[in-house]
Amino acid sequence: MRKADRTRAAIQQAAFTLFAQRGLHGTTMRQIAKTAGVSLGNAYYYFPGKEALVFEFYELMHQQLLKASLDSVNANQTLATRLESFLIQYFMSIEAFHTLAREVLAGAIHPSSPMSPFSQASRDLRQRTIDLFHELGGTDIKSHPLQSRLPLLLWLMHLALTLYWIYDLSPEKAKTHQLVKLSCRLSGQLIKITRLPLMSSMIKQIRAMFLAHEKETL
Amino acid sequence: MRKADRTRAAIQQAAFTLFAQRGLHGTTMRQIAKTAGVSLGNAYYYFPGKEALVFEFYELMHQQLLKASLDSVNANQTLATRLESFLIQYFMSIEAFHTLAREVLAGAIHPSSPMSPFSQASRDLRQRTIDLFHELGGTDIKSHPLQSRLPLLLWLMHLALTLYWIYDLSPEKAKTHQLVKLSCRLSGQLIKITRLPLMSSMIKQIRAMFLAHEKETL
DNA sequence: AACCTATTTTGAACATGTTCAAAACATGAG
DNA sequence: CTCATGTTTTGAACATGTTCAAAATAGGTT
Repeated sequence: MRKADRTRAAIQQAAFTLFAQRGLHGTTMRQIAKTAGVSLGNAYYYFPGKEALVFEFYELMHQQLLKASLDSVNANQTLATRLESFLIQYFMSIEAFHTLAREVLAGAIHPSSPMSPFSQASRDLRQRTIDLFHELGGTDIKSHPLQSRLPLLLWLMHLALTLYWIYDLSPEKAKTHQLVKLSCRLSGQLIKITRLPLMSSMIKQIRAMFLAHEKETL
Repeated sequence: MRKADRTRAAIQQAAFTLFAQRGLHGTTMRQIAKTAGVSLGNAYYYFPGKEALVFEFYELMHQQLLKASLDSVNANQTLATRLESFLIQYFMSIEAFHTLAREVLAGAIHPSSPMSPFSQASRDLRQRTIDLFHELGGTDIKSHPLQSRLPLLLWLMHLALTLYWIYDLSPEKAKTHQLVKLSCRLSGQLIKITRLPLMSSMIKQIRAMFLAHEKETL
């Protein structure tokens, strides 16, 4: 039993190393098996396929990102600045993985991928991230008309910015960082302004959208 | 010279037929070649790879979508209803392709894909679609503080809805249709309300976001 | 120890996207 | 017509993800 664990770990480790060295596409299952000192078929005994390996890497990467980002958010500033410092840290952490993160995240967009932000497989990770935005919201969202839905909206914003990051070719991803800054300020204002009675009709509609989305589809 | 054209057309036709019959993944280059009555290598003489065939299919499909959708927008109602009838038609046209459209559009999200909505290869198609939203805007956007940027925003909304559609598993894609209806009304109201002086600070920030994005990156 | 069963490992085989050198073909010049 | 040159076509070969039946191994039972 211990042997099996060691074999599995060796394969996983080999995969992670090679992913970091040569990227996702650049790494073949044969390379992984050889590096792990194991036969090709054996890799498939422990992992259903290459994608499973990528998924585990994705989970690890994402957890690291969240942890690193969270560290930078203990000061009790405004919601906008909390958001901003979180996202800046988030994207800096991603940057550490260079092109690999781009490859992983790009693959994650595909609906059939278990890494898809909307997939069942990544549900835990997703929920934890959304919860994180809940904490980040602090007291600012407590009395807001959209209440419990705000974290999901903030999560969607973070998703949109990540999508922008994937495509961003500007040096140092300057555009993404600029956009992060502006988005955070804007969302801070939006959250304030949507409290006004003037906005109640729109709030009602946004709530209707959530209700439509949340409807069960058995 | 004529022969070459006919061969190319035969390969393309075979590909389109098979795509429709068995989907993208279900179709192999060997099947395409065999159906076209041509050798495997020959298909690669005319098309750089399978993706090129998919791209041509994507272009055709998208043009059909836009044409069909456009037909349904000649009545001079409000912006919201114009938007809605356009999008309803758009998604109904997509539905005609069943799972194939889902496969194509899902693949199109990938940054490395020439079909990516942000890629250079699909620039023409993208610009034409954005222009279409410009027309759709009609007089409602002429005097708006965001002016020429509104079509792009509407295009982004349509993109977001398409993304939602890809993941939507509700019967008849009911959720997407519900969301389309609500989104159109909401954006109509948003466009009205953003004219108020109260909103000028936020408009300024949105403009700043556009400027950051449009900055050249040589 | 001998044996049995379940787990682990292997290597060959397959399907498919892609490449390429050689063969077949077409076309215009002499 | 014959040849030379450029175009088109072919089929074999390759790389890689994946599957699978058989072999090897481990762990417990008698």
